[in-house]
Formats: sequence, C-alpha cells, structure tokens
Amino acid sequence: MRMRSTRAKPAPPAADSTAPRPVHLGPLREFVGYRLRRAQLSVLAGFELALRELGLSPGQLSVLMVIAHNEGLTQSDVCAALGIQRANFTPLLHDLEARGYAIREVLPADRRSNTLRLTLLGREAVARALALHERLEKRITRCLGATGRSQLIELLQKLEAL
Amino acid sequence: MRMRSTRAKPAPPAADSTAPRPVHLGPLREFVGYRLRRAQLSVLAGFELALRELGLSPGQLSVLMVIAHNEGLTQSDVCAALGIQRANFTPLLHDLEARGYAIREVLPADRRSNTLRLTLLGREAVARALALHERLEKRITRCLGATGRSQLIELLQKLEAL
DNA sequence: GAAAATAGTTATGGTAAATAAGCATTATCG
DNA sequence: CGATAATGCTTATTTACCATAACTATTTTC
Repeated sequence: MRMRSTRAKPAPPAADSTAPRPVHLGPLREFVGYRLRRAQLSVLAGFELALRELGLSPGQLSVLMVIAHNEGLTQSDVCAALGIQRANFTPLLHDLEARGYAIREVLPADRRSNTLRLTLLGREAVARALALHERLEKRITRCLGATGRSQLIELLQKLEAL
Repeated sequence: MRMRSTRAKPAPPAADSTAPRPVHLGPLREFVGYRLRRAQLSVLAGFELALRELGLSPGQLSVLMVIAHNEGLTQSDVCAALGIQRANFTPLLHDLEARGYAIREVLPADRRSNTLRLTLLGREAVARALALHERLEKRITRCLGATGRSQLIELLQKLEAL
C-alpha cells in the first residue's frame, strides 16, 4: 500500500537540510541550573544592549549602586555585600575611579581600610544607568507579567540561600 | 537632657568591628539580572559539589544528554540546541571523546559533518550523573517547594525568549 | 566548472572568577 | 612593651567561558 495520490501530508519539503533539526533535551529541559544559565545569558544580553551607551558592566553598576546607597563603606564591605573577591574588586574599583565615578579614601580610624563614596559624576551615571535599566525591567515585565516578575525575584532570592 | 542612667538600649555591643556591616542594595535588590546571577552562581556551586566525583562540567553534561537523546546529531545540531559556539564546541567534544564517552563519525551523506553518539561508557556516565544531579534538584525542591520549582522553570523558560 | 555556502578546526582576545603571596596596619597576648 | 597574629588591600597568576576571525575540506549553486 503506497500513498502517492492520496496526499497524506501537504508538503513534506523533502527534508529541508537547512532547517535546524529538532532536538530533545530530555531531563535537561527541567534542570534548574540549565534554565538559569540560559535565562541569565539572555538577560545579560539585554543588559548590555540597554546600557551600551554607558559602557557599564553589571558588576560595575552593582558596585556603584551599593556605594550610592551606603556612602562610607569599605572595600571589604562592598565585596561581602555583592559576593565579589577582594582581589577582583581592586581593578574593578580602579576603573570606576579612573572614570571619575568613585573616590577611595583612607579611613583615619583604621588606615588599612578605604572608604568609598561617589562623585557627583558617579551619582549622575547611576541615575542615567537606572533610567536605561528601567527599560530592560519593563521589557522583562512584559515578558513575564508583573506578578510573574515578582514571583521570579522571590524564587531567585530563596535559591541564593542554597 | 542626657540619658545615662536611663538604660536607653540594652547592650549596643560597642560596634563589633568583626560583624559585616548591613548594606542597603537599593533598587538592585529587584534587578532580575542581579538576582539571576546570584542564584545561578549558587546553583552552579551546588552542581559542582554534587557531581564532583564525575568531574563533569554543566556544559559537558548537557552535551552528553543531548547526544544521548538524539543519537546521530551533527556537531552543529548540538551547538544550535544548546547555544554553544561551534568553535568552542570542538575542544569540549574532544575532551568527551578522550574520556571515552562520545564518538565522532564522518557522515557519509555529507563528509563535512560529523555525527555524534555515546559509547556504553558514556551512557553509564550520563546515568550516574543523572542520579547525582537528582539530589541537587531535590535540594532545590526543598528550598522552593515543588510548585515553586516548576513555576521557576516556567518563568525562566519564558525569560530565555527575551 | 567556478563561485558561494557550509561543517568543522585553529588561533586569539576579552572578561569573570579563584588562589596564593605580599605589604601595610592594627589587634592580641605573653 | 614587644613579638605574633590577624586584617585590609594589592599584585600576580591561573582557569574557564564566550566571542571573533581566519583557515581547510566538502558540498551546493548556477
């Protein structure tokens, strides 16, 4: 029994060799780690697109924001708050200093420590970054819904603890 | 009006200098990108802990799983499915070959392409990895609740699209 | 049959994170 | 008081990951 004149399928395009082959991910589809990584790369791309004109990396912006909301922190304080290694923090901060965004000052009470604060330029940069970033969050909210977005944040926060 | 003998606060422990200072994150607290990154690092650490005895990276395991569920894929197929650059895939695959987990064979129909399949050893490795990974997912489920976990996966999947 | 496109490889650069060692300063304790 | 330990920051180095460009071999297109 051949099917030739019966038109079984409309147009099986003779194996379109350019079409990417559909792939089964198996259990991987529900690996939280896998989904996290993919989503994170996607949002990261959105971040870089949204803040391109400022040239700030996510890490740099997070540091600026923490300093902005807690003037007088030491470098170690910022590192502890953001989960950054102190060794990696030094060059990051120097870049922010070189841009004229942040200032590092020896703490008189303990001359090993540096306290951090933002310049006016730094505060302006944070303000602009926040405005640009707002667009990204709005895009995310359109994608997830407002409740979806806040659910996500809450779940991610729990996940951080382990 | 001084308060000295009135015992205003029970015991302000004279500024415990070893205690990490509490830090306000400001709007950063609700940046989806920030929360994603922190959560991802946390789960990544859990992955490495859980699969240490196998010595498989998340990327390697994902490749093994995709091959396992779709024998005969080409390298480009796997790359497209997992969002890996073909250039970066080559050394990754060579490592899996060197371990005796995967085999690369020229496709006769198109001698430019290599089709991939797992060895018996490779399938065993995937099975063991899945068993170990199961513990991680269970830990995550304890942390988020079963419905929380599936909500998270759904939200992350949406987020991937943008 | 020549030119363009594709699969895979190689080489290279950038960024992020981890580790170890060093210096200056402060705290601890005999 | 003074030696030792601990702390804050820096430097250097390593590793891993992602991206780009250039190259070879093969196939497709016209």
